[in-house]
Amino acid sequence: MGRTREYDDNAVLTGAMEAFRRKGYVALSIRDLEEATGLKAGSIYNSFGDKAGLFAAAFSHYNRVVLLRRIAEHAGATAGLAGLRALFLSLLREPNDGSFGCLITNAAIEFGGCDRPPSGVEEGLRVLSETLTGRLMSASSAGTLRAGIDPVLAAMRLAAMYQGILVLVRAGQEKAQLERLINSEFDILERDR
Amino acid sequence: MGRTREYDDNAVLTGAMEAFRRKGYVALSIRDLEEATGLKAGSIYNSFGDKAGLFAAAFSHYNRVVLLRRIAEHAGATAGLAGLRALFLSLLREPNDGSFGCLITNAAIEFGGCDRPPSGVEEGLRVLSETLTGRLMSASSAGTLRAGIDPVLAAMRLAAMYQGILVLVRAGQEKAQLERLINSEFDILERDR
DNA sequence: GTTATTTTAGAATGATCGATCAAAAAACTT
DNA sequence: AAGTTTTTTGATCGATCATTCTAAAATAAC
Repeated sequence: MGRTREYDDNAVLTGAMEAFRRKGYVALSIRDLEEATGLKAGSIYNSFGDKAGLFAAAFSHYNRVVLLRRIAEHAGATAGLAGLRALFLSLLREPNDGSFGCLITNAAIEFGGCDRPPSGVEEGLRVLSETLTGRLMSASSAGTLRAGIDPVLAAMRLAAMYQGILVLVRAGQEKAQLERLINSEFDILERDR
Repeated sequence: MGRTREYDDNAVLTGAMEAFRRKGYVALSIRDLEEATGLKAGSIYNSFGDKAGLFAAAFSHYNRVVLLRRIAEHAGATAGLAGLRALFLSLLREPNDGSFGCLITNAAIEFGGCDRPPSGVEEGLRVLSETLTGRLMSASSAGTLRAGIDPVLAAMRLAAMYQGILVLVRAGQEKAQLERLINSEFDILERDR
């Protein structure tokens, strides 16, 4: 064996991920990534192949560390509709006024016009959709979902609203307004108490 | 006076607008814009100052010719909730599988991370929001909005859903699903008949 | 028809892009 | 300790970036 790597995989991927979330793919140069990761260009290419490879790794990191962790933290399998509400509200509590953005939303927009969006987009959307559908169907079974609401349709509505909220946050919309929107939506979904 | 311009302002702005909608701002080069507009680089800089100037002009063109026209066509002041439904459904009928995208959504995402989004984003969102609020308040007054629904909150929900739908279209989501989502949303808003 | 003024066309600018390469540095294997 | 393999570094590559500039083409004004 040869020399061992000096850098911390997690820190490198986190730095690259934050930079990609902030500035997108094309607008972020290798030199930007050097600063964001602490690695030199040579090491980046040695470790990840090319810029696209680092992006794919950072995207997978996002789905694993940001998305899945956020779901686990706020909307675990037993957290019910209140958990989903907390998940949505957490989108408004992102650091730096949410200027990091959501890699799924951002990549869908950036790549959706030409190529097919990167695999991380499809994977992230699937995870989100399955979570929403799962929690809503559980709530429906448990009787905590307001009568007459189809869990599958409600999950689609929440998925669209999730993406839309992230766009509006990125556009600089007032957080207080979005908070009222989220609360009113879940007030509708939750059965009167 | 000197030589008159050969090109058609409308065609140039439409070409640039479509290219920006497709590929975004940074990923679109001046040479791409030469092809999209039919103008040579020199003429572009002579007429619009720089790349940002052409983008601003194309954005204004978008709000005027695409957004406002779409609202007028589908959701005029007297078109009611059915008009809003048609407006949303029209988002799924864009050419090229919607790969053009919405300049408002796309620019909010692309620029939202660093600078403040361009003025066209704020203007477009304001137009959309005012349209939604106006139609919903009219429907509320006319009694065609389901009882118990707050028009202002419903307008915010529709604004978020509008952006979210455009993200999901861009991500390649099935149009049929999104159509069901839109119809179910407006079925909820419209008073039973 | 001549002059003045503007728009064109296309070459050329320096800067920056993603990517490569050769040599130095480091650590495991023997 | 010697040798081998990998990582790191920093210079460097050609390509492409946004932009500028020069000169030709074209039209309005006189």
